[in-house]
Amino acid sequence: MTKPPTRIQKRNRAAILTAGLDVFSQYGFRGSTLDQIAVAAGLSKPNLLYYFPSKDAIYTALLERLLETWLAPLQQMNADGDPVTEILDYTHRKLEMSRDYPRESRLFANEIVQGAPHIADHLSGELRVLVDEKAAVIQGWAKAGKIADVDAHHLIFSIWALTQHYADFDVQVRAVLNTDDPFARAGPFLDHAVRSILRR
Amino acid sequence: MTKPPTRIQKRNRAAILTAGLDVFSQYGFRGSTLDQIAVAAGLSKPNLLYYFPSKDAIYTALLERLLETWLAPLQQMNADGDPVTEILDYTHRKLEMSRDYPRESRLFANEIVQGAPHIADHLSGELRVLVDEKAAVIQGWAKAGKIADVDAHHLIFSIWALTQHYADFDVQVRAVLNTDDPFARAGPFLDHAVRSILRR
DNA sequence: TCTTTGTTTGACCAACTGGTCAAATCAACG
DNA sequence: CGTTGATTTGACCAGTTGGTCAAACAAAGA
Repeated sequence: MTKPPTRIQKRNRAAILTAGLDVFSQYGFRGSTLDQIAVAAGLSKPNLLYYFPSKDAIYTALLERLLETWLAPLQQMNADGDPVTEILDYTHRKLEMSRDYPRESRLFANEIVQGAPHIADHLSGELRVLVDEKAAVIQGWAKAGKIADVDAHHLIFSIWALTQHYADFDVQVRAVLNTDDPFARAGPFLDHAVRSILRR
Repeated sequence: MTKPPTRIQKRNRAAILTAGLDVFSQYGFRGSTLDQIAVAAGLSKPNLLYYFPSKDAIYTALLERLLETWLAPLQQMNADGDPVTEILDYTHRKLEMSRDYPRESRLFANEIVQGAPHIADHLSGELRVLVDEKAAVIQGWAKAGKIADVDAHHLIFSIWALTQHYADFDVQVRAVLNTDDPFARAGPFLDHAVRSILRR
């Protein structure tokens, strides 16, 4: 039987995960060091390793905890709702996540661009199952003529691409736009874009 | 006066850049080692540093050489052509680059996700100038009623996002689709998507 | 051929890396 | 208070890192 975490354990584990998110999302797994994370968490390196057995453990703990958060918006998509509304709402939720959780987005981006060595199983497992399920729903809407006859999988990819771009390529977007709030115009644009794609 | 490169210099410099592209695009700058690159190039590590003064020099040489290739498709967009055709052709060229040069795409993705520390100047310089120029052209088309009244900058971003997604997130796309050629269906889908967005 | 210039390498270095460990310190509870 | 278990740390380690350097080796022209 495992003992319940103490007050200090809760606080420090949380601090480490927050620090890990900061560092890993900026430098990727191999580019990040335990020292960086320790400093960001306000702990010594050996103390870090008292709470997590290894660098890898911090990283995978982060990734797996985030995977739920990441899949939630798609899970909310309701087969019984109005097709266009459901897909647009999903798009908005994803864009909100890019705005409110850019570090999480970049953590995944880093991981996947580099070949997803730590979460390959999750991609062809949980993720694939969920996407297939929702793609079937969308395909149903398309066959019923409620939206344009688009490839549902690629529609989902396109929503990912369009929304996550604003978090993952934030530096580029800001460099080109010279705006302090790129999301202001992104929202209406994406609304128009997705609406257009779905229009029969 | 600088001397012209010898035959051996040409061969080895090219080998190093190819090897660097392989390694850097997979692991990012900090995640890559000179040993990895040396092995991939078929040279010893000191020999590598005979041709390039540092790891950083190899990386930035790669990035700057690639920047031209990367901007070329957008430069080709012709203000005097048919708006829809020009934008669709641009989309196709970008998707082709994702298919034919995925390592280059991932190299940039890695760099930009991690905050573009090596090419920040290029982003707010050359890139921004080019994008502003082409955005003005697109804005002109929109004002003239030749395409839908979309935000030109975000239209360009969306084309980047949609096309580069297939190179940068290749692992994820393949894991979900279970296809050996994700680009087969991506082409028609993107055609429909961009065409829809532009439709008045 | 000899010489000059270009090329390659083994040995080496200091800094940094993830990780260990015993000892010191602290918190909580009876 | 005293004791027990949780927490923290300094010192340390072996492996890796980017980079140096002198010496060995090849190429090419005179």
